[in-house]
Amino acid sequence: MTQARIFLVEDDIDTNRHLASLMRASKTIEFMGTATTHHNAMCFLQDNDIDCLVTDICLPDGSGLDLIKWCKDNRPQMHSLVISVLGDEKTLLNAISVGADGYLLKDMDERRLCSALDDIMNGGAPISAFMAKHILKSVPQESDASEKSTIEIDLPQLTAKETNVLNVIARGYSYKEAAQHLNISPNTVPNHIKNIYRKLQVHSRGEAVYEAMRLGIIDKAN
Amino acid sequence: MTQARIFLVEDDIDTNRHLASLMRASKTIEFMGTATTHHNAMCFLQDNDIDCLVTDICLPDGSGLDLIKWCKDNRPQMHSLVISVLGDEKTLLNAISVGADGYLLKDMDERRLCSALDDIMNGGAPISAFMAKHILKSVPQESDASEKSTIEIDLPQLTAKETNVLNVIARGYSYKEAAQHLNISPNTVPNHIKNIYRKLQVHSRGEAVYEAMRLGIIDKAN
DNA sequence: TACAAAACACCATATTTATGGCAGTGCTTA
DNA sequence: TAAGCACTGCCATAAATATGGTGTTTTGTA
Repeated sequence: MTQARIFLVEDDIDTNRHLASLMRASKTIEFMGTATTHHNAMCFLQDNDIDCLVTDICLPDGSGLDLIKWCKDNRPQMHSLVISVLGDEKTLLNAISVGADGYLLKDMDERRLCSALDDIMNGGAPISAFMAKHILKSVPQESDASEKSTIEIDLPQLTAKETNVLNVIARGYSYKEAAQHLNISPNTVPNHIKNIYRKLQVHSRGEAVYEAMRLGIIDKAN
Repeated sequence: MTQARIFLVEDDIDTNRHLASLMRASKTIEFMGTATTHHNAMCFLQDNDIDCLVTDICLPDGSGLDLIKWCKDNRPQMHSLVISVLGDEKTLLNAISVGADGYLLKDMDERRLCSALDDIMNGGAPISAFMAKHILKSVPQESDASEKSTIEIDLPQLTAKETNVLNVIARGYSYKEAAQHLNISPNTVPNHIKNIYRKLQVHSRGEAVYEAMRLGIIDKAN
């Protein structure tokens, strides 16, 4: 069997070095290179053909999930593995829903990484033990295991208006102020908020803003 | 007059290239190099002597403000200039309070950058016009201009308890639930919240969580 | 065109919040 | 020691929120 060609995307220097050295040392891996940014990773992916992308989620100029999405659309034969410090089920489900084949927390060792990559190249879906628990909790009645490996998750996908409302909420606007700012009736604002809460599965402004920032729906610089 | 030795820290690839090329082309600048991470910047700063640090605030592995703070402590003769996309006064005041000599928004051109650097090397404090307005708004009765260029700003500094409360607020806890979780009386919770709101200058949960995440008081991965 | 989704609007109400004031304890520091 | 701050506790209330319901118009798209 030939070596699996792996490309690593990780912006944390220490983690990057650690993983890169693990990969270089592995006999089953042909280490193709590394990037620390979404931009650089895209540049590489567009020009090179690899077998598996190993990427962090939080990159300085974008999301690793977007890289995976791009690969799923443009390199359907490619596999992908997410490495992340974020151990919550929402991040995990996000990763899976964009097509990630595996999700590992950053504190894994060499044996774990290699076996995970082996799993992936053979069609498996390695998940950190810690994360597996979350999956079981979060995907209860998904009984008809289809042939397709993609798990159907409805991500919280907010509409443009809902995002607008969420942003003014984050700025501390009341219903009335938000309505004025968005040029809609004060009676409509709670409507959008209801939908936002339902989609994000939260029940207060604080939680909504927290989740939204975590998920990248709203961020610091707008 | 000799050239000013400048070191650039900027994680956004495009901005980095743009500024680096401006600096390389400038006759008044001796471009010493560039880093995209806090870690790499520190490595360079520890081993090299420069005249001015030009840094972004948001770096993948830390804050550019920490770099400035380190320089103020260890290289007192050095100057520093912040470049940022964040155009709010809190970020600006944070930068100034750690000792930044100037604060420019990222959309400046060559002339602006060079004159800003000239200003700094001559003891000035260049600020984007847009930011200047914020200063005037935010530092009203600072009348006795001392010889020292450091401006005294009291950053929002939350106590441990307040941070705890803020975190549970972000998770959507009500007063009662928060009290239970923190083992205090439900009557005490609003107390902390009052203080949090005062310190962050906000008036709702949504705004509080937003500000706290922006300021790095609470973040995704805890 | 017809259906689904989004956006809009309104009403009602139990719950929660935001915010004021008042006060005791304990620790740190000038 | 006195001042200051963190933390605690309690009371009160106007305001805002969270959440249910019902219904119309607009918009995108199968």
